[in-house]
Amino acid sequence: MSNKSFYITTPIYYPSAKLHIGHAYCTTIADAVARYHRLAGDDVFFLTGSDEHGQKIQEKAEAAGIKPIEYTDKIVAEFQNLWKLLNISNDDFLRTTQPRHEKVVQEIFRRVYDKGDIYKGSYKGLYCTPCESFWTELQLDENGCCPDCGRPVKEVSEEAYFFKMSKYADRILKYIEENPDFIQPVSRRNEMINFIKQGLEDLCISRTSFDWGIPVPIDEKHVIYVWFDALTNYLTPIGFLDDPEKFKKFWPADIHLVGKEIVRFHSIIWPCILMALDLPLPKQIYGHGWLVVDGTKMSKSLGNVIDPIELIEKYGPDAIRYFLLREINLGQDGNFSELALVQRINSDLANDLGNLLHRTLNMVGKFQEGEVLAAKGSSEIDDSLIAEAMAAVKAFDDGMGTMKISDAIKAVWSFISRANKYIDETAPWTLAKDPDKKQELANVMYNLVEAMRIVSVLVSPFMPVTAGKIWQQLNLPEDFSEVRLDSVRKWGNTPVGIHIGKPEQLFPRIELAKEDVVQEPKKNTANKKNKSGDEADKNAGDNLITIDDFSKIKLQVVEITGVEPVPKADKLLKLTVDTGTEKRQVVSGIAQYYTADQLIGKKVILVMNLKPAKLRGVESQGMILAASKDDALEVVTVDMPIGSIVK
RNA sequence: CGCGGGAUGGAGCAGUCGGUAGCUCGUCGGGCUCAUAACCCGAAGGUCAGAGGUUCAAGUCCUCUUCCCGCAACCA
Repeated sequence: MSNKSFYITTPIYYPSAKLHIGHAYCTTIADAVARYHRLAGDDVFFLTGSDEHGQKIQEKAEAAGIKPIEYTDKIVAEFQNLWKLLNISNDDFLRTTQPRHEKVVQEIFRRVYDKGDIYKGSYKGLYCTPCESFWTELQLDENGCCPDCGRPVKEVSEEAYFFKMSKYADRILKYIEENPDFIQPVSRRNEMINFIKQGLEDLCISRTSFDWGIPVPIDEKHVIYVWFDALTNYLTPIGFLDDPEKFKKFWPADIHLVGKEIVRFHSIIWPCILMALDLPLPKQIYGHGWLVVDGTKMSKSLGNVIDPIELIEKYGPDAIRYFLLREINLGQDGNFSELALVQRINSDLANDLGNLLHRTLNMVGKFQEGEVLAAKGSSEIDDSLIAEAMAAVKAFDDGMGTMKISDAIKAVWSFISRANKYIDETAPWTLAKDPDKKQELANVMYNLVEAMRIVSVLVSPFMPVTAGKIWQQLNLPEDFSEVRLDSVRKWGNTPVGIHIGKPEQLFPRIELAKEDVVQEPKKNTANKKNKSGDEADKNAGDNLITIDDFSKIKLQVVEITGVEPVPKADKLLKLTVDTGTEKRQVVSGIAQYYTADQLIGKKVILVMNLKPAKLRGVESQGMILAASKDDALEVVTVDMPIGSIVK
């Protein structure tokens, strides 16, 4: 019997730097989907890897004084380490530098060449080295620089091989139009259609300007440029050259999961190459969105690039996976914030799931000496719990099958919520006091354990470690790795008579340290209402404070003696102030209004007894007063001796 | 007219084929005591950015306007 096959890929990441949370996001999605399909009983092949050639790597390696392969070895090892920490279940890891891949690339080049779809020409173009992109004059920005990165381009003319992509423009356009699911989400699909309608040019597929790449088989001076090298990675591990049976099984791929910026390559260039090879096209290209951090884009200059390894060390892989899969809507950009992460851990994982398991096990232990007794008969409440379990399995199935991962998770959690409510409705602690209600109690306990068994299975694509822990604490006999989704499509597969394991907290609540709560950004509300002054007056009546309230605030004149910028923050300044008796450090959001020189020596008013807070990691011991209106701001200065009390 | 994304209760978001505006968190009130200050119930809070149009009916479709965000290489 041969099962349904399912082939999913992530992009192969470029090892010019460490991976950040965005890469982890993409790979986690693919992993959850792969795990789901395995759970459903499909034969799954899940591929990720690294794209190691190119000028940028060559330059980086040279700068580091090592060979390119030594350079990528090191970084790729870090990739693999990250995937291990995140429990990524990829079936293979392809490096484009592997001999098996070089053979494939050269063979593909040869086949397309023999077909007459590759010709030698010369490329005169404007090239942006960091982007590895050629541009036409029209495409450049107003300064004549790279439209992607804004840096200068240089004119390059070199002999190069070209792939006749233009030949396939009509076919790919037709294909996209006839297969609405081919590119997801739809917004990306529309973009692609527009792009093709502007016409496709032939694609330059070789380089002579660097040599870190796979040689063109018919011309050793040339090295194969990214497209034929990188995109073809999807063919290598599934036996394109060496295992026709395997290849037949897994090609075409079910999903190429990619970031939104490379949807174009995957939905236009890649299909054209496949057409030239007379191979079927992948079933779906899914372009996921990007993560922004606390509302702003990740960027080195802002210093907010998030290292997934640090997060995993701090919160564990499952919590990170859960957050990424649950909080962010696939296909759209999503916001990552550590505060939101902690809140999700506390509410969803600790309070709802963890506590449900804990109270369930605790009651089985307390009321029935840890034994799961047979359920006999069922009440209306029981039936409703069971119905919801079955509904959750179905919704989970539907969601995962259509890449609506967040919806699938929500379905599981609404069942978890139902189970918590079930405990409340049945009040087992009351049943336990009444010897006549023993059977009723046994029913409730059985149903709860069964509910947890189902939850364990449903949660496994998202949180494999946690799922295993739940299974283990329930002490279910079956080997968890053998469990399939079918075992959960019917209520009542928990064997009677098992003795539950030791209850342990799945996710301890995380108490927020005060400095972590710093607080959420900033939406520009200033311009919404210009009559804010009126409103303030109007509201004043409702918010009157007493003189006692006011006297709690200690205000004092201090002198600014030092000013430093706060790293990674463009609005903050770190001020050192002299209060007359001590020096204090105050962080103030006035960097856009004052320079250091303007501030030093100024006597300002400081709120002395404000609870210290960390802003951008820098402790602030107080707050200086400033007046602001619209875009203007001025600190309040006085001409009184340092230490004067303001009231 | 550079490209693209967006604007929905305090926050973060969902909203399919137009048909009673939803979810999570937070807040307030109540309940329960098996449990991780948890869990359960209830309530308050929105003229869906604005204007116009199509329609029996618009958050949803059309036109225009305003504002925000990314296109700064860590690019998935």
